[in-house]
Amino acid sequence: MGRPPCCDKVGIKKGPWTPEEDIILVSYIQQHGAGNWRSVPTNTGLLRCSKSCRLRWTNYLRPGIKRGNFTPHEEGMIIHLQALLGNKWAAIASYLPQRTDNDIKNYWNTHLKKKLNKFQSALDPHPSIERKSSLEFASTSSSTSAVGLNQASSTYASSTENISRLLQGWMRSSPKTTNDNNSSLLLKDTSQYQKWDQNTSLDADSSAGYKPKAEQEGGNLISHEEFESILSFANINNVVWDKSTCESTSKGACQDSGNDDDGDDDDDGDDKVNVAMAPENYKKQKVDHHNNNNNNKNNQPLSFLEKWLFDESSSGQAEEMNQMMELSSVF
DNA sequence: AAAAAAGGCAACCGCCCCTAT
DNA sequence: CATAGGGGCGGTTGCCTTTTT
Repeated sequence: MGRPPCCDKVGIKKGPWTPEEDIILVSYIQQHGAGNWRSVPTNTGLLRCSKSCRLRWTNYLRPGIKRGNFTPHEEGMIIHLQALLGNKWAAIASYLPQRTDNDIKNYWNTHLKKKLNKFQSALDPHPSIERKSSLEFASTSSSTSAVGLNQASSTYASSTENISRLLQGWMRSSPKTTNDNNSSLLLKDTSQYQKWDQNTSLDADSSAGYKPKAEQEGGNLISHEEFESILSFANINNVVWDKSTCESTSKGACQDSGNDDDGDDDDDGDDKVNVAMAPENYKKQKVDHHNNNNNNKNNQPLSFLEKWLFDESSSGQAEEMNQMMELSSVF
């Protein structure tokens, strides 16, 4: 029945992380690697719970994290995977290696749910349960629009790059000087710091041009652009059909082009931080998902997709998924 | 211009799983 | 085999920002 909190609450700092704390954490992890979180607060002197350190690292500081706007491609993947897997954010995140489960979860709760609701209400004045609607949303459209799929390869400045810059500045200047000396690098408070970080990312991403807050156009219906952006994922079904057919004949024969859409990353491998469980670890959960998705069992394409998603145990699955996503733009 | 409401997101909490002992 | 503890996950909270009234 659960466990007591991982650490005493007395003397533990909570709330937003400061740049200084980030720097301490990052520099520690750069030296010692991620892992053994329990020892991190002790060794760094951070007044943070080990869990808090881990979360801060995995959700924010970890290299290769893509922040900011979700591309239509990513939206589509999330919608579809959520329809398949339910709220298994870690599993979903494993197919979007540059996104954290927390980010995906937040994006789902704040953006996609609403879009789906709008879509559903536009299609059906008598909305049914959400799962069904999202499944329909993801699978019923025959649109082959691939608007914006290639935008998935846009690059973001990772948070850690920013942190690294902070760190370099910190190292170069006298380590214990006041913030004044580092004022060009260290902002005064966390909110500013975070905003700066985000802006950096957004600037880097501005070429993508996707504005998730298109909802400001008001009205009851989602805009055509939004609509298409989401539907652009719909052709995944076709791709998966191809994939599964291919898999059934010769395993791995579909592996081409070692492309990864923006370097999904190197970093996960060596710092031992897993954003999420590897897909094969979800095999045992497959039963549950099948039970939960009984209402979908007649949907052949989804069943194949599900089967492929869960049964395929090759380690490079996420990359293959990304390749497929790229391929989908061809169709 | 000010206040209220809504939106967005980082972080926390509690439970569960896995592994070392 | 049983147990304790670390790590991971999903749900939720609360603060800050943006939009609306």
